[in-house]
Amino acid sequence: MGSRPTIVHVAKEAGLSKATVARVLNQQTDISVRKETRLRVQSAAESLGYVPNKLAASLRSSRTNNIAISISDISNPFFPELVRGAQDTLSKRGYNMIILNNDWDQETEREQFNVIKRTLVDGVILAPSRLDLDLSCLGTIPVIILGNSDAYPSYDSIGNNSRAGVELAFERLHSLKHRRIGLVLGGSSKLETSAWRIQIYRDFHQKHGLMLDENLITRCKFTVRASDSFIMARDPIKRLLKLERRPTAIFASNDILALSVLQVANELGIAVPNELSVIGMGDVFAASASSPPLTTICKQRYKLGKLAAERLLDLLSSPEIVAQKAPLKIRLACKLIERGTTSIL
Amino acid sequence: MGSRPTIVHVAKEAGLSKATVARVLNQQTDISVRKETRLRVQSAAESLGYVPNKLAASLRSSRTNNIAISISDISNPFFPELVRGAQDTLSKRGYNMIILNNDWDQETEREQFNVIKRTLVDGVILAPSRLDLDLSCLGTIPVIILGNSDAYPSYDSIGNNSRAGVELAFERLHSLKHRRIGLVLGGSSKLETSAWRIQIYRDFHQKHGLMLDENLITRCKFTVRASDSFIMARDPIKRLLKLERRPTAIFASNDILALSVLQVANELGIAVPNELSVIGMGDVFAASASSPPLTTICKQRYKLGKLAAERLLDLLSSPEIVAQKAPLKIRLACKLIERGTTSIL
DNA sequence: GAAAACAATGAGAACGTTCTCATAGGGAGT
DNA sequence: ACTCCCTATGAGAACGTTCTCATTGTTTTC
Repeated sequence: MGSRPTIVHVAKEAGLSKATVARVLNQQTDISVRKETRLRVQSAAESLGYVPNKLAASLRSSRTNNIAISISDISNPFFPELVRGAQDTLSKRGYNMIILNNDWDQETEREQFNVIKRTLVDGVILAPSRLDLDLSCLGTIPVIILGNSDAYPSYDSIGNNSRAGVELAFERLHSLKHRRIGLVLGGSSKLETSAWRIQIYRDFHQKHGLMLDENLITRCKFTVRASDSFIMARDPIKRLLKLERRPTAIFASNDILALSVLQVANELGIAVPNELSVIGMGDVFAASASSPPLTTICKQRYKLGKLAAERLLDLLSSPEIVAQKAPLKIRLACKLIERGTTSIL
Repeated sequence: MGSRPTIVHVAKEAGLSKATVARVLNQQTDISVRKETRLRVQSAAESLGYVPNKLAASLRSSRTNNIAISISDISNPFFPELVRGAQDTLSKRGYNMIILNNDWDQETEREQFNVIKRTLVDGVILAPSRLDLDLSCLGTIPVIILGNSDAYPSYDSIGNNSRAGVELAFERLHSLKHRRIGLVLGGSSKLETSAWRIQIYRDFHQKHGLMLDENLITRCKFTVRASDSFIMARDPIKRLLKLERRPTAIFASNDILALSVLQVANELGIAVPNELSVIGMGDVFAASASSPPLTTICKQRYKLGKLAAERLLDLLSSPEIVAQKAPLKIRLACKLIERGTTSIL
């Protein structure tokens, strides 16, 4: 009884068929309908308070205007802005977004692929929890991969050029005359083997003819919750800063760890940046709010999400054309944001 | 041709009708179906790789298993954890979540209400952008209001007891012998008129027989982007800290502002906590990562989302029962997290 | 002036489920 | 043996759209 009006009600009210009503309401520009008819439909819809049922439309047209984004954890400071970037782009074009958190867990992720298939999204933005995922089960749904790995060669992928970013950090510290540079890494996540960071670290030493001291490489547990990781990093960092020949500078592979360095240094009475320079990576909000504010390698999160969404929209609007080309690989440049934790030695 | 198998394909494969297949696949416990039949259906579904079409199911049953959450901005540090709390609860029960950002903009919010109606969500968790919204357009969709206002008396609402939290901060500073306490407020958001905070500030002074110095009340612009607010707060805070009789303690109405205080103090060479105690509010991640770590009034964000989701699920599973009761009003207690920015005078 | 083209609308199938009601089969009660 | 009931299954409508094709009326073309 109290159920909402459907397109047939509108049709009846306007004295037209539902086909015509649909034509008017979907604003198909290429279809001809008399101006007067158009108005009649519009006023009928208005007066009945008609709201189209998206489910029925999607079922028939097999376009849902939903896209799914699968990430590790929305409460990880890296993701909200990324999500926002994607969402702003998508909602402008009438798409809704469903966020799926996988917590770096493969089981969860697999379950989500099922959700994706059941729920019939038009496209997927995927930050893979690991590098060896089988995406074939997603069938023909367009997928954009987030990240900088080459593990999914046949898919479009968009990420930050983290390699170049890490090099940038080392080079900057070198140009500030630092020769004894600590490396703080977060491990345990399947995705970030951190092997490649160590490789860059080695290459950097070799390139500049520096002696590499393995004691300066510090590994920290890195878990799902940022605040936990922050705490757990304290002990290994404390060890690093208590070495008898402690580093004059530290590069941490993410801002959480870099902030942990800052805090430990503060407690040990080591003045930053005068006695210790620190560079983080990511440029999360907390980085700009520390005292002194953290120098960091900025990953473009908002833009990352935006580009992924734009690419997905392209794929959706013209699947054939885009499919012919080679997969898109975008690596956004990382920038050095020099704030207050770096100074010349 | 390549389209996915439907329930009729499964039925044909199993030599049964789609009704029976549906019975098996929906695990209705109260319905009788022979064990052998059940197995036949399951193996048929398995071998065809059948995935149910949620759209069709939703259309027929008018249950979508989607719920919408309307918030101001997912990239505001307050929200990700809240969303996560809700999401964890909902996904456990098979619900997906659609996040809508309104950017404190009424126009956007109104558009989103349309999205909600079109998309036929089962329920809504709503953090209203203002206190005078007309929610009647959402019809009979169950709605949970987030926040601590009494503006929506007929709806369930769940929020933090911010008033008590603010009092807690003042009382703590008082017990630490501070008598000259600055108040840093973030304005401009329609929701947070901050009038009530000033009232509490006045009441506090009166209660303890303290002289109230209007110069100690500082208003900062507070905008959509946390990082912008952080920067914009610097000038007013600097003025506050440069008063000839500057406060010995500061309470800021959110952590972003409190961190800004920390940073400005650091630049001015004011030692925290020895020369200045600071208490923030919110307990965002950045609060624990500052140096020294910020003492703050903790708002329970994860639990807030969790409770909202649980209540919504209750409403959905037994609408009649719950509807009879008076609207639920939950105010979560705020806790004082004493870290490194407070000390006795 | 008849045929052809076009513009505007209508009729009704289709999408893939759920759900209601009907029906077939078999055992229990009398 | 007849009715009754219960269990297991089937037939088909319904959900509210979109989309294809048909139809009507009007204009253009030769």
